[in-house]
Amino acid sequence: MTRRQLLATYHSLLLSFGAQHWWPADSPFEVMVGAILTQNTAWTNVERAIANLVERDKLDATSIVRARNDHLAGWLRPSGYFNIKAVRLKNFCRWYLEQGGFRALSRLPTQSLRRALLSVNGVGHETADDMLLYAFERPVFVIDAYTRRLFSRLGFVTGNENYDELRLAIEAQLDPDVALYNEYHALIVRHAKAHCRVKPHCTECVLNHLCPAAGAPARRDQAGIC
DNA sequence: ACCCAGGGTCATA
DNA sequence: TATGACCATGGG
Repeated sequence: MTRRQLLATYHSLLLSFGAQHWWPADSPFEVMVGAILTQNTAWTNVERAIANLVERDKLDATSIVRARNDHLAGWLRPSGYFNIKAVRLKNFCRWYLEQGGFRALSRLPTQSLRRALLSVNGVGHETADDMLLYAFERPVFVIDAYTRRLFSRLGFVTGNENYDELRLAIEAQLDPDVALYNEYHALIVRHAKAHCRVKPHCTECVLNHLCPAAGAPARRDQAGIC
């Protein structure tokens, strides 16, 4: 995987889809809430859950910690896994307040902050990195299922790398540029949405000029990406 | 009726 | 370390 391949892919995506302006939220705290709620969940469902919190004026750590679990779960219902997410969100908010909130956490260097976030039950690698990049604006390249699949199908990696192996391999090729990482991850997600099962054809993929599998029969095992 | 979505934890081998 | 079960709503 070379710097050139990564930049060529990025520029093709940016040219095709334009800037995505992530993360869609009004505050860093809302980014973090969204990062937990969007775990294996469509973003439209997360929006409903967040709207429920806003509607009841509960989109803050103190209100969430004080809320009854069954009430919180009810507000989170549209985002799926609502019982587990109620516990996770509350865990996170309790920890967040104990740490002194956003300002206090912002003083930590990136690696320390990453370890701290990962220590919270319910916050895994991708959720932590979403928070690091989109809430704390640290140059961390977020890896999700799309990223692994895309770079694997483009022949950049084998696909067997674990989370940090893949993340570090990418970061090693790019400048630690928050704006670049922000847009790159958002564009990978945007690209995946363009290849839902309605249009599973490699012929429509905007990355075909970079794809070794271009022209091969369309894949139907998952959302089609060449 | 089926597949999937901007994952993570826990138990098991 | 590597799988598998589990969590659950909503759209295509």
